[in-house]
Amino acid sequence: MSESVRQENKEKEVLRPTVSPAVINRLPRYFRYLRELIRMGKTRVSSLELSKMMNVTASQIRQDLNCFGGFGQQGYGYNVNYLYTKICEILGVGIGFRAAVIGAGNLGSALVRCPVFEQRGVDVVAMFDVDKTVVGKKIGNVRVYHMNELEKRIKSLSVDMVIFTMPKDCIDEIVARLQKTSVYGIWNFTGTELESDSLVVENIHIGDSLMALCFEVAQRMEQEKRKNGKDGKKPWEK
Amino acid sequence: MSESVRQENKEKEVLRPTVSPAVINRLPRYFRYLRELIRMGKTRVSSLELSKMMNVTASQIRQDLNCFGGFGQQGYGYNVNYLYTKICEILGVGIGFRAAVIGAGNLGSALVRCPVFEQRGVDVVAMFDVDKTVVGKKIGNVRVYHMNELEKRIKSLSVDMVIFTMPKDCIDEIVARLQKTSVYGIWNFTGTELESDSLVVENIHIGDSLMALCFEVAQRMEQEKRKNGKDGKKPWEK
DNA sequence: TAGATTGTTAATCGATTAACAATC
DNA sequence: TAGATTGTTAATCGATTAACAATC
Repeated sequence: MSESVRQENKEKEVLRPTVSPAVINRLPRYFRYLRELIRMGKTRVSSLELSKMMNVTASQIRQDLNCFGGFGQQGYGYNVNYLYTKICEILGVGIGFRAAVIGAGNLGSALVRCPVFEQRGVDVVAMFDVDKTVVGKKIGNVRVYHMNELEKRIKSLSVDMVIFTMPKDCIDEIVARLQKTSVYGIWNFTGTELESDSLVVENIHIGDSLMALCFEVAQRMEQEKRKNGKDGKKPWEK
Repeated sequence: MSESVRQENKEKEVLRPTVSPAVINRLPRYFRYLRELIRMGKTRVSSLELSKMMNVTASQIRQDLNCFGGFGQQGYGYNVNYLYTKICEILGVGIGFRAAVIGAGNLGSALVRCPVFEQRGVDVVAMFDVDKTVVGKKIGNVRVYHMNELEKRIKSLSVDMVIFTMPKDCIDEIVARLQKTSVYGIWNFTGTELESDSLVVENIHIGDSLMALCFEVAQRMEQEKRKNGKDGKKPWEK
């Protein structure tokens, strides 16, 4: 039973206050790959095996997982189901988070139909907009309410997090209103860098990702051009 | 004229082979904030001013920009328009990249209507699918072609990059086909970690971002719970 | 027990920040 | 010229990797 005692001690560390952002951003990847292992019927995995699947070092995997406690066993590795359960706990998958989309335009409407919420254990329970042509309607399975019902509906529907897809200029006002509600987090698609002391914010910058790709593509094109120069020599070799 | 000579020398460094990923990912942010400055009618900005706008250190800004050459002037700062032009050059905004969306399902259809492409200087010139009910139609302004025309249309339309929104199981086959074309880059929305030696890949993992938010929200909830415990003491103070 | 593989410490690497000489 | 602010080097910080003792 010394193992279970050790594991209990370790699990208290789930409460530890500080986990580095780099580790946090990798947690969902572990979630995905563990689900894949389960689908494959694997019951056991070593950090080395997993590292090859995920294209990272085994050291990093052990280091990352140990931020949250000792989930493995020397000489054996990790039990896939147990580890998956722990990762789900850490990520709050079992909590049944409830989300609302603010803004029922193109982006909001596309997002709300997106399988990502179901896949990751989040329920979208409401949408909000000011446009009277959509208020009262359903998009996907989700009812659209008028923005002036925001606080009321957040309360009655127990909303934990909101998704920002409305125009930029409403951000400040809406954040101020949310601070007085039960909402803890914002998933921000408005294309701004939003920061808040009272609320957790995750900013999505899809355009920045596209541009990073453009940069790399432009570089490759340059390289190619140089390689195919008349004498086949790179400029700095001339 | 010593300034222009210096600047010419520096600008050769745009060809330098290695820029760290951290810097690359920040370039689009400079692009955004410079556009904002132009919109505001500012003609001049110091690294300190910009650092306050962007919520980063002035040191980092100077360091980042210097990877590509000396765009500023001691005692003056940076000329907004000049810097913007340079950043656009680096990111290939002027190149007029041409993109095609592979997969005309929900995600592909939503993406193609998305203003992000126009905003960042990318033209979407084609979509591809195997579903005969969409082939031949237009989504947004973009014609959908059958997948068996992939190579042919990529060639005739001079496609530089593709956007993956089709199901995961087609990835390998399509990557193999793309390697024989003019396509340099893949913007990958399939939810997998795609890597390729021959093609530049930018993976988008929207679900991972949502889960990172969930983690932080779960942590906040825990904190709250502890704070509101009967005796107001945190567990480790008991 | 011997072999395997973790948990964890120490070493390395890279990225960020601070400092300041160069110079506009 | 004096003041301002860059470009750049050096110092710090944090994250990754290597190594190995602990232990299943």
